Amino acid sequence: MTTDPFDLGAIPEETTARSTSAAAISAMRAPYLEGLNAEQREAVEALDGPVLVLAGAGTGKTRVLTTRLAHLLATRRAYPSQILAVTFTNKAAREMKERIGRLIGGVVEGMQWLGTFHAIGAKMLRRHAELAGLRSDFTILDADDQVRLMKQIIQAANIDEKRWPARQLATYIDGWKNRGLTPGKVPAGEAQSFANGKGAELYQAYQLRLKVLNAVDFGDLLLETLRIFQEHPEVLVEYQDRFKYMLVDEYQDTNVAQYLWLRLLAQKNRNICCVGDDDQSIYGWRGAEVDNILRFEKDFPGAKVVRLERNYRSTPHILGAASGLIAANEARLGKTLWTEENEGEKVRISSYWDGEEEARNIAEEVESLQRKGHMLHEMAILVRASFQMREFEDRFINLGIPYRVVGGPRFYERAEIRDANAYLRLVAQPDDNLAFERIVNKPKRGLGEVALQTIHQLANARGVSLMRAAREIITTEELKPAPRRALAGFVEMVERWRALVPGMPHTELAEIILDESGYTEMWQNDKSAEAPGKLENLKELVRSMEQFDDLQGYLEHISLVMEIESQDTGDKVNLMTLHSAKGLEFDTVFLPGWEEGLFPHQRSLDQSGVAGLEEERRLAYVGITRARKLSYISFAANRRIHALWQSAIPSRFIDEIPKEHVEVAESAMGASSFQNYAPSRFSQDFASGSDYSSPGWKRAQTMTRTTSKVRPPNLEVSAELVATSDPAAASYRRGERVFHQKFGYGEVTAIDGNKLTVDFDKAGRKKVIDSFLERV
DNA sequence: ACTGCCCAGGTTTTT
DNA sequence: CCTGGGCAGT
Repeated sequence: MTTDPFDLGAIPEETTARSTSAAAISAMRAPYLEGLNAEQREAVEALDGPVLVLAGAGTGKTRVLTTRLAHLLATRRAYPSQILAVTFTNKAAREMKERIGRLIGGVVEGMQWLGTFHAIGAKMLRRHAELAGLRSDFTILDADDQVRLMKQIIQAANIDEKRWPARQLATYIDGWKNRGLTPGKVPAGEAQSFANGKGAELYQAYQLRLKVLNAVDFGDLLLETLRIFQEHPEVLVEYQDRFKYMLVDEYQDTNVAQYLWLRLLAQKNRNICCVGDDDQSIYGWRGAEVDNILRFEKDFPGAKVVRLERNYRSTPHILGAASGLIAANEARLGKTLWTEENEGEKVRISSYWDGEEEARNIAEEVESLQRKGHMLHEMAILVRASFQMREFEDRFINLGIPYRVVGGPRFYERAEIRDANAYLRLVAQPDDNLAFERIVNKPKRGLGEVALQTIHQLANARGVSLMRAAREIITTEELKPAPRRALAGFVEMVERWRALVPGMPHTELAEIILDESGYTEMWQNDKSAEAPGKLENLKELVRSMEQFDDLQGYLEHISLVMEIESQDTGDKVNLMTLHSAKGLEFDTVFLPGWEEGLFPHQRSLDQSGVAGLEEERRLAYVGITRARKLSYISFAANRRIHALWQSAIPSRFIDEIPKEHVEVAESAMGASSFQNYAPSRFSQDFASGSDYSSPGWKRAQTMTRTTSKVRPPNLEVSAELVATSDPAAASYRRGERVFHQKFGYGEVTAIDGNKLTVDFDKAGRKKVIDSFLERV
């Protein structure tokens, strides 16, 4: 091989042509190809050009994906470092890594570009941070930081936060970012919808704040990278050349920003393989565009489409029920799942008087199955909304059935973990203002509103971080003695810990920090019921840090990974939402709460109409297809939602399941009158083949055409913001008369850089900072 | 600066 | 019903 593999300028065709025969040869004796069915094999071997693999539920998607990667590597089409493989979740990325490792050994190590969209975006953004007006050590904010920041922005703009909650602004901004919209690109109508037209303005202000804080949120990891690609063609070309092959998992879940990102990267080599299932797109409300997968062939003319329809998971009845249901959707590419399994049991449908009866019966069925030898961990209860879980938990606790809640509150999102992380962040990165704010007074140190306000004031005036401002302020008398001492103690502590970083294992340091800061003690003294659990979580946190080399590595990890490995492996019934069940499978699946209003959820219908209904239906499809052998659907005539009782009729989805795959268990259910739904306007649009007129497509088009003309990121603006006060301009002379907010009028008697000694008429001699003074 | 009270709002949540 | 957040009182 004469071509330098790392010469990114190498002509792709050359490499391709040369390795074709090698590919054919190794394919013949490649052990990893054995056992694939014809379609799977086709999907694995179609290496060149755009490929869309439509992988139905349980058709061996992950296997195809990993085998394809192995095949690329084994046939030497590309070096590990030349393959871009993106997933949505860390779990999927991890799993892919493991499985490739098992197939072809250590090469995985070289796959630096296998990861989640966000992890890869972060990696790229760190390499080119300056092009986005950031330093490469920028911090990644999580949802909580994001909202806190927006709250500040809203307050600063003098907008009533009661009427316009930060949470809602966050939803808007996330939505815009998902669609690849920078502040200037927000459609006027939508910008109008928040705070009487201040939406885009606040978005802009938020972005400026982020730049000043040297921070990004999740959306920026993609959006900023995308913008760099669009505004700096040389950077884009570098990556286009580097990535000889691209692989995308769960393509149906990509949003517009991700779609544009992928399309730009794939433009040159066109070796992109997207794997997904339009019928399992359930994250539309998070910005996923089913359209992306539906129009793949239009985007990549000449694309090869492979359908994986042979299902290895479920029985024919379960597949029949699921297929019949999903057939009611108009906006789909269409697949017919089949299996060679034995017929098996029909889907059992039961009706109950109320939610409690439903829970009781399901719990009894769980016990009965267990007596017949079924394992608890092979059973799952999948609910639409998490409030439904309570009834089941109550029941299980009552009967002593071990259960596990999957999903739920994330480890890193818990307050105590976020507090602990804020301490660690502040030690690693003293300029992290959000971390500083979070913990200066936690545990209570007597640093309240006033103290914080003063620190803020100086920080803003100087354009420095809160930590720096605090360090300066304690050498003066700006604060009253008590808070001043408290702040001095705090600053000193953080600096002491910081000095320990190089010489001490980071887990040990973490323990010291939690201990010396008084944080652990705070919870020990807390008498509430949650306190012991919180302390336990803190211990778990320190334990989980062991798997990282150092503090830096740990912090980078947690900013991108919101989960923690749970080693909860006992034989327990699984309880989770339908959303978190995607990608999982169980022998037995219980699907309670199939009532109009709950499932399909009323809000989904209200908000998104037919598109919402179709997404709910896909959710139902995901639910049914989780089951290998047994599937139970049920609904209750009465349900207590919040305080009041509501009666409900069976979900229309129940009627949509073909009768031949169903067995009605309890009585009173044939009465459902939900039979026919007129085809919607939306569906007709789609059926008429006007794919290009879909909103997503139009949006995408305007995006690509116009963003290149966008003015560069707000570098100048943020620079201005940082330098609002020019210290030189404020230099005072001895004897000068000055005014201080707190101390009143006085005369300068001594000058030490920024620090002045002033004889105040009323307050006496004080040491203060120049930025708190005004000339008289 | 902390504690208690009142009021609103409650679908899903990969990073 | 139940939780979380904002505000008023000591």
